[in-house]
Amino acid sequence: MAQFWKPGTAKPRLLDDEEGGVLFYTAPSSSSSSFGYASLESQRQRLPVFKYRTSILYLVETHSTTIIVGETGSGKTTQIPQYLKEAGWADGGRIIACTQPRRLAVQSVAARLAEEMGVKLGEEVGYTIRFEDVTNSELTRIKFLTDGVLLREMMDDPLLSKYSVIMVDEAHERSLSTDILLGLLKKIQRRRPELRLIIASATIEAKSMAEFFHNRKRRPQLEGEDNRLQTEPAILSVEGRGYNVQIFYIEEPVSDYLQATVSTVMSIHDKEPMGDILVFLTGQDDIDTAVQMITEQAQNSGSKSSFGMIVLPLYSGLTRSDQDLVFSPSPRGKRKVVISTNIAETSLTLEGIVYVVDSGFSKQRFYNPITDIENLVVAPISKASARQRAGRAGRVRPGKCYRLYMEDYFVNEMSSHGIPEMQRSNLVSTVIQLKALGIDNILGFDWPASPSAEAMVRSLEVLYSLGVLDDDAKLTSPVGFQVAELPLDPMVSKMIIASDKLECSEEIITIAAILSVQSIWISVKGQRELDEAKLRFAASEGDHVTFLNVYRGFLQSNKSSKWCHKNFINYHAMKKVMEVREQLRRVAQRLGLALKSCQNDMQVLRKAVTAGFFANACRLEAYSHNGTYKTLRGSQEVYIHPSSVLFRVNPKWVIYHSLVSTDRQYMRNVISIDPSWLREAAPHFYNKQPLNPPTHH
DNA sequence: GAGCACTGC
Repeated sequence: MAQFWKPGTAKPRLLDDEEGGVLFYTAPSSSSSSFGYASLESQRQRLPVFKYRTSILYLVETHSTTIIVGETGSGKTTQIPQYLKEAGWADGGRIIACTQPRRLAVQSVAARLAEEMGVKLGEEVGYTIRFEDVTNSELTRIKFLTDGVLLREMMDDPLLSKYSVIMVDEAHERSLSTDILLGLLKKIQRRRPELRLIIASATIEAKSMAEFFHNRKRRPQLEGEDNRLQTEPAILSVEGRGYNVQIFYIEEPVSDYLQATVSTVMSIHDKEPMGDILVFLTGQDDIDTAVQMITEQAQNSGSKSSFGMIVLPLYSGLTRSDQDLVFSPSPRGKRKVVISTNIAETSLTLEGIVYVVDSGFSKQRFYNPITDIENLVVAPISKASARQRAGRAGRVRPGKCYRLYMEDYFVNEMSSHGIPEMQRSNLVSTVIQLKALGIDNILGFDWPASPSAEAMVRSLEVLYSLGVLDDDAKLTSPVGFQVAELPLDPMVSKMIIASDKLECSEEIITIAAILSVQSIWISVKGQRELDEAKLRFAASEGDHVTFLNVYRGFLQSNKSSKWCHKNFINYHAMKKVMEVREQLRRVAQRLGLALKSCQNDMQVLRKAVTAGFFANACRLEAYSHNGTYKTLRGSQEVYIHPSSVLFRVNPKWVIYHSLVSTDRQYMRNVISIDPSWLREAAPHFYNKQPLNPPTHH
């Protein structure tokens, strides 16, 4: 067991939380040494987290779980793993893990720490993300990884036995995989009392997290066990190093927040000193409009400002080179204005922002378990998000944040935290992951935030209909276990497994890989060219076969980026497709699937799609002249999306890959089928429903 | 003839 406690040193002071239940600790008044020169060591000591070093090590030593609340810039992510290692937690071949929600964060923080420690990345300090394992099983002592990768590791090592401490960073984001991980780690703790958890979060949601980890059901004490170990979580708060940000609220509610955004930006530009502006809007449409409006106003009305403006959009759908524009320093004498989605709230950090304009809205996903449909809706953000957005203005010097809502609204009506993703999502992937880890009682699982019973039951139904779960809700063999092994949505995994018998796995794996990337098409403003380009690959069977044609063309071009450009295809997306495809082939081989090609037999391929997606089957309404379809399952009214190659073709029977909801429900990525395949693929699902073709006059 | 917040395995 690691020991850091030295007799004669001051013990951290304990403070009882007045509300009871949770203990807070304060750092001993720091005997701050003089920082004369900026050696690496003194730079480390200047980080806010440094004065808590002793407290952190004490808490980790004596508590199963330590919750650390710290703003960005406190240095917790790079420093705490080092403190732990210095205190001996990586001795005896053990590993200190630190998880992040995003790949980029894993890579950059690991690289920074390796540099700071003067070691080669991939040796003492390493990282693992999908497609990239930069660790050494002999040498790596501190390992950064995405929480998704750690979940996958549990399938081989359910108790995560090689780790001595696991630090879950950015826990306040409450992403799906973070919440699953937290639930599982709590379970592991009961089997492995020596495991230490650190939950790092930027907001003060710490209490509910502490409540979650407070294990009141004490096991009987084992002989020789460290009885100083407290199962009650400790909370430690570490201040950040951001600058002060002055907040301004609007005095009257705005009716047109796009217009309000534009005039706020213009007024900042006219009245405030140099410094870049970051604007948060909800989506591509609003952002493109706002960029245009601001650019026009700056030119026409003639800005009073003595310097110019450069206005740039930022959202994930942009090409790499358009995104890079945002990161290049503003041209001399120009103010940069970045109009962004939520991507700038967590995923990307812009330097040099002094002013933030916050619309108060973002697009959020919601799931309706009754209809089994996920919707993207513009919704008000939480206080936590509003604070995070404001904080983006205080990274280089004191800044200002203009909120396009009233103070009273912020104080009294805004919810303090957003709804965790767990409660806004379809749960099929979550449930199958837990099943694969041997957790049978899904409905009784102890979550940081429980999803609704309806959502759980619906996911069990879907998995049952896919043949992944049996009557006792246990994973079937081999299909259930195979589906769980594949890192994909279970319906896509089922499609791949069905392709084995149909002897078209090579093609189906290609299609699965393409469906798993955002879009292989380049989005262009005037879309006529894109539509024409699509026609070169269009297949009468539908979008899935069209994708296959694109892939074959890409291979024939020798994976040329020029070819992609000429055909309005996103080269980076195609490279990702190749990576995913290779990973899927490896897993499929391990599962014993034969990788066979059906060449040009598109019928077996459509049957394989049906085997995974039969629940998404739709029939064209009889007498329909406007392309109205009804889903077979829920009789929902749906339409083929105009981006589909089957738009206006309107085959009688189709299967869709996903729905997007606007004023109508649109089916994206559609393939035509023969209704007799449905009963073949899922007799239990369709045996009671009439599958007569629609009657046309 | 319409539109895709953002991650992740």
